[in-house]
Amino acid sequence: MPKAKYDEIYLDLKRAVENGTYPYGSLLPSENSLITQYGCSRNTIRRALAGLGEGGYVQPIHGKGVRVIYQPSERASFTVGGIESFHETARRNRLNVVTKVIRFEETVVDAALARESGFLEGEEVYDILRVRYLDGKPLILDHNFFLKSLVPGLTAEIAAGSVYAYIEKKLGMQIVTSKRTITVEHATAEDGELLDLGDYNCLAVVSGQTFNADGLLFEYTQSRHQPDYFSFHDTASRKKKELLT
Amino acid sequence: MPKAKYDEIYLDLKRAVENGTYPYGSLLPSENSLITQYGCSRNTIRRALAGLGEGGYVQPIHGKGVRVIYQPSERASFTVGGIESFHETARRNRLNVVTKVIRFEETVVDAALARESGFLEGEEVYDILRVRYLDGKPLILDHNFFLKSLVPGLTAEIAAGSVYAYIEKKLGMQIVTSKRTITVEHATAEDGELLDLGDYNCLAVVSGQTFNADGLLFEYTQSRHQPDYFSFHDTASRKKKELLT
DNA sequence: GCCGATTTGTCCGTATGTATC
DNA sequence: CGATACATACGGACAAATCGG
Repeated sequence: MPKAKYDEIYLDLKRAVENGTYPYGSLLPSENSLITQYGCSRNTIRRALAGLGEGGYVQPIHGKGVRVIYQPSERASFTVGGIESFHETARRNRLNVVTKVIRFEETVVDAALARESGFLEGEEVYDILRVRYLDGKPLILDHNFFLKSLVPGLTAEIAAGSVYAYIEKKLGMQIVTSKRTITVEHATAEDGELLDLGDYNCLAVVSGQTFNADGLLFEYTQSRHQPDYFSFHDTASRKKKELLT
Repeated sequence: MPKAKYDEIYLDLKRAVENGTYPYGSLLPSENSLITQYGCSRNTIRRALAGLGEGGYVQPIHGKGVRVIYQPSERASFTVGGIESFHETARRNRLNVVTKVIRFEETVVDAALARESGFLEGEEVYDILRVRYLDGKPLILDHNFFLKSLVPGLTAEIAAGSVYAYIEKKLGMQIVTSKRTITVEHATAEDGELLDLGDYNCLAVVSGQTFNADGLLFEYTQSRHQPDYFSFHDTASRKKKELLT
């Protein structure tokens, strides 16, 4: 539920772009038009437009207008973009999901994990290993570390459902920033035992940190994906800055 | 050369965060402090801070301050984040680079390529296949399609160097928005012949479109990376919006 | 090539709301 | 409760790029 005016305008324009009201290659109405349409200030319009730009929907052209660069074919596929939980992603793709908890332990961050995760050595964490089944096939191996001080009361039962739902609904903690690194790695023996890799000898690995509304790191996760069910989308834009060499 | 005030402030703060002046976990000076420090308006400061937030350097906390969530270890590795050309990336990682042009043709977009690339069927394009050698090893297979109408005069010689440098310096066209999708695919026979894949039977594939300053699509590229030399970083933040299920 | 209208880009000042402490 | 800090919104001003006459 967006309460901010710029967010409502953003969602409205986004919908209009997605449903083809403003087709690919066309220009949006000028900022002045939008100001009168929505009855707000220029800053508010510009903020909404900035959101569309970040999402790869439009690109502003100085002195000319704001061009739509969104092509409707861009849906489909199993996406891991933005911040969303595994269950959100699965639901969006209409997949039947089962989670099996392989390991659920409480442990202490050692030097190696500290370097990898960003946690401090000696902090107490939950160490959870889970396999995700999509439509019956074991396709994702999730290895999560949650900080006990920020995510207290975790159990194996919760881990079998949605930890994020527990964090946001039960603990009332908001998930705000997520940093991820994507790599491709050799499949380990463990990967081969737990996942249905087919004839792949490697998989897509998403490693990432998650920060709450206080800007505190509370999770480090490594997610290992069977390649067929992995796809990641990204949009980047370059300001003026430096030229190429 | 940043001429915008908010960009200078952004770069200044970014440097300060990177070199530890504002360490991980600490709060930046308040917006009011920064206003007096830099002698500018609140909007300008907020714009600079927004840039830091997008880049994953900081996270604002309502009523409290702006927390630094950048950890210095985050450089390293061969990154493909942001918009930068292959040569930029290689130079940043201090790698010796050689490009070998396998194929350089002029062709016309057919139905299949149109669906995949976003070009219109019938448009004329350059079809370029290149192998990138890093420190002597063939590690990346680039398949580019450049629109002839927007990138005229390409030659195999230019393709052996930096096409982007040609585009920006010679043609004076600016590269602005880039959309990419990352997947992991089985290695093809061609991959095996042209690249040094070791015992990997798959590779990281980056497919993407590039738009110029007019918001026009001028390039579609598929870049196939030997896994050892591929890593992609991303930072995402969630506004308020919807809760998780 | 110039001029003027339109459009986006930058910047400033101010006011009010809301969260934290 | 008051002080501080970030969030939203409005208004105005001028610069810079585009385009048509």
